[in-house]
Amino acid sequence: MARRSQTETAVLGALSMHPMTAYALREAIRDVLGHFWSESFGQIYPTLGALERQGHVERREGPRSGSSTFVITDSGTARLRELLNEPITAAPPRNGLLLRLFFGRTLGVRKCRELLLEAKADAERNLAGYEGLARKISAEEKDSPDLPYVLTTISAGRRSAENVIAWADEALALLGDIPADDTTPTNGESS
Amino acid sequence: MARRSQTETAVLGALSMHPMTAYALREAIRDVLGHFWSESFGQIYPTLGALERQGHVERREGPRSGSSTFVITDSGTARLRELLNEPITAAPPRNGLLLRLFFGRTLGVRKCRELLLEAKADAERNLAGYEGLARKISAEEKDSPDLPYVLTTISAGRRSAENVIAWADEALALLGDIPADDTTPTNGESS
DNA sequence: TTCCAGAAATATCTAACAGATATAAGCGGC
DNA sequence: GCCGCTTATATCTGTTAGATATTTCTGGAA
Repeated sequence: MARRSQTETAVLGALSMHPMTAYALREAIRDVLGHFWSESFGQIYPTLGALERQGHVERREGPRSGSSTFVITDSGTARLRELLNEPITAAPPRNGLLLRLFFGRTLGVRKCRELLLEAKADAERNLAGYEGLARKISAEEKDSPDLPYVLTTISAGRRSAENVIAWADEALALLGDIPADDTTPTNGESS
Repeated sequence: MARRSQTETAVLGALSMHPMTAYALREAIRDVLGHFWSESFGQIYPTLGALERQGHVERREGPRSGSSTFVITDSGTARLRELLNEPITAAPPRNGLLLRLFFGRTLGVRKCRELLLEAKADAERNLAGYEGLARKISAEEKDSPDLPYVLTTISAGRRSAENVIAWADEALALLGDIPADDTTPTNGESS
């Protein structure tokens, strides 16, 4: 079944903000959509080629020799609207932390606690980032009609980070009773 | 860089619970780890072959002709411990809902609200599932040393579902001010 | 001014992976 | 004895991440 490339949606979406080179596109996707989306060069180049062939984007002289800036066309905008309306294809879950915790008895309590503390610290860093970002965007784009939409995505990130912090504390408490069983953990050889 | 196959970890982990056929393995991963992990047949068969060649699993007579049951070996258990100790490779984010909301002005407020309501309903279904699962596992595995570990993963799912519900409400409120503008997707492209 | 380091930029290749699909054996009901 | 279902094995294709090769441009040191 279709298994439509979601890359197309992200690329057209980014170009709908303003024209860019492929390189800048990658940067924009990483910096702006990075909280909930990612694309690799390996996808971006072929996708831009296909979109050009279909007339959804046009290639213009880039900022230097051999460089191209891509501009979205009217048909590209229509195509974007079409793609955004397609049903969401859920990404299959792949959470390495939970996989390790599930087999925590094999991994050892100590290492589990370590992983949880790391995850919590990461989430705290992210949380600070989201809070700063929300303030910055709210000020800079005060009158943009895009603002409320962007704020919903930032809020998702912020809440998710808060959630991880609270969960990590609960998980640490759940593992609190388990004795630090020296038989299980740390096989010296790996890493 | 290594780009270690995470499939190996999940397969060995599942087999560490008890011997299974490849088919049952897929079922087990879907039903037991399904909240945070997924594997496809396309990965499971080649991985089992490779693990057999390395002596980490052994192939036994299966429940019927041509069928094989796989058993984890001692070296397989050691390998699992090694893999669990490797650093977590984070899955690149790919959230189709947030991608659509980010470009919400192009998609239209109405559709955004629809998507949010769907997401909330999904989360409510999931939440009920997690709560039931936590009760069931707590009772059935009351004395299992694995229980606290499993409970941390279920709690992650439950909290995540609760989080989506609260976020969806906030997002709907954020979009509340925007007029329903049926013609919304103005391709004026001014932006 | 030339040289060099590093950033910007373009492009390609491989391994990992999801999902679809082909096939067949056993099993119950009718 | 046929049909449909589940169990089971296996493979193929399109999607994707990430590594890497290469070139052009820019700023600073010699």
